[in-house]
Amino acid sequence: MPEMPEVETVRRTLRPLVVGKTIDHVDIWYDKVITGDPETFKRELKGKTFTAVDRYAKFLLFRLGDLTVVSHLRMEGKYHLTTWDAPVDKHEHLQFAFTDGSSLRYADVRKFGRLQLVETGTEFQVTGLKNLGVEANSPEFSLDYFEKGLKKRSMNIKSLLMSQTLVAGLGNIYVDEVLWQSQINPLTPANELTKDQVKCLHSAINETIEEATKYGGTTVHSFLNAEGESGHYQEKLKVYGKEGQPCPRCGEDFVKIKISGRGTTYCLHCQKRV
DNA sequence: ATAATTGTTCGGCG
DNA sequence: GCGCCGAACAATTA
Repeated sequence: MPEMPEVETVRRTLRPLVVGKTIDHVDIWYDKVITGDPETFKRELKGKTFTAVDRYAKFLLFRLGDLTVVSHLRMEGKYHLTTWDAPVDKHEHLQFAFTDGSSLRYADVRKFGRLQLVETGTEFQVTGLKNLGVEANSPEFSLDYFEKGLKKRSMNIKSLLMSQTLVAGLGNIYVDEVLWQSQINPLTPANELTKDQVKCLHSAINETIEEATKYGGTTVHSFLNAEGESGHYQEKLKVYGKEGQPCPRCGEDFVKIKISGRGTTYCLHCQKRV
């Protein structure tokens, strides 16, 4: 699923495809893909030019001068460039039709992703961005910030990292990876982690996000960047999707359990509660 | 055919 | 009002 390294990969591949292009009109084939009024979305964006593509955590921020389109891919959202008149696939829900005849399309098999139009500068007031923690692998994500935040929470560490409220950007894949790397049991209450564990987890988070971004993200189900290419970090995964296979550290078979309704793979031997 | 999957939002409980 | 949990969303795959 697109987590921060995947969304950053999308941002990088998307930028050269859209910056400088002017919208002739917007077509929306599935109204619910827009948070807010679809007609307003179409009307306001007509004639606007893409000036930049930014990102915060897993949110893409398309800049069009005074306007910003906040886009979240959720599980399966994808962007690709085509032409206005290309046949519309049943999973394509929207297109920005450019004045040069090309078109940026949004496709989403699960229909969970959303786009929202806001005034530039107000994007951090929208639901989702408003209550986000600091970004993983950013200067704000200091060891001190992380340590203090963890102390205040009794939630298990897996669910807390998934919640985005303390540190934003990780999803199910990278949470399982960083907990394995730092040998932490996913059910450990956040405030019971030792100082050493916190330090180890902090480094694991930053290193994993950085490395996965370098590899163009992880393609396990269907992730593709805006150029239609897969990521390569799946070759580096140690735990995610490996239930029943031996742990590379101790050789014991990985187990899979559910935590807050989410599949969680870990090693019973290496990731014991302390 | 039924369950599992999965990121985020929302409603409800203490 | 906050922390926390579970259901809901949608469509496909096992």
